[in-house]
Amino acid sequence: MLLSLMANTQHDTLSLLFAALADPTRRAVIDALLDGPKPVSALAAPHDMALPSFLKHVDRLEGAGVITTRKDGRVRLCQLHPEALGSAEQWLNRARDRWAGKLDRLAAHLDATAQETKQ
Amino acid sequence: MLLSLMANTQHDTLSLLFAALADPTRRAVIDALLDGPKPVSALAAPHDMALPSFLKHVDRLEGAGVITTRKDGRVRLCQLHPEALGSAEQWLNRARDRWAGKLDRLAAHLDATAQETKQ
DNA sequence: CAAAAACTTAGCCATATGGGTAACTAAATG
DNA sequence: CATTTAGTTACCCATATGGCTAAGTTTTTG
Repeated sequence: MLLSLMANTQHDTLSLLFAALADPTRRAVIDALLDGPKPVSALAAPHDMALPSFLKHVDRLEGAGVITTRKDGRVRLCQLHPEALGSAEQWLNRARDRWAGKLDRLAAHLDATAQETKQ
Repeated sequence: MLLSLMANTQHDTLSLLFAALADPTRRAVIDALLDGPKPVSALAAPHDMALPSFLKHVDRLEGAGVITTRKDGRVRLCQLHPEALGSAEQWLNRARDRWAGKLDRLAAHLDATAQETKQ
């Protein structure tokens, strides 16, 4: 362990996805793309920020698989891929289910205990 | 704009929440807490990592409102608050709904166009 | 073909993040 | 009461992140 082979910065898909969502600018971009594909400049317009800075956000969204981009002449068109959000939803749903299950088991247990107490 | 008043590191709730979820260790902690409250050390055990490092993750989860902690003697008990995950779910659901709506409108449009073509 | 438009590349900067050690405090325990 | 146990505090370190400017490149356009 003398050398840390640590190339560690959340490279798994879910982490990339949640990280992509953890920024208002990027969420706004996703929001904007829900209406359909748009060029980078159109997306950037509302975001008082230099283009290169904005581009990094686009790259992150692309890196997380949330969008793809293709070049059409000098314009780079961004297209949303909402399916990519699915793994985040799934993770949250599974958590919710497990929690509900826990509460159910708790209720069942309390029920059973109440029964025993009666007898 | 000479001075950047930029105290900017995603301080909004949603960003804090998504950021909290963007790390495997923290997601594992949430997972572990779905069974019920646990002390820090119990949570840390599976995570080959020094305690102080692990504590930072706990702090982040607490900062995002995902868990609360209380001290019981020398032990710090961590408790999950799954409701806190709701805003993330809501954001994703709203995105999904808007996307579905878009597809519906597209279908309607194609339908209408087909009708016109027939006449 | 000159100029504008739409990125791109390259580099800089401050702060945040994820990890670590060392040393300390406070509560249980033998 | 001496020792463990369970955190906690106070740093340090490398890399990532989010922003910037300056200087390209490649298409359009006038």
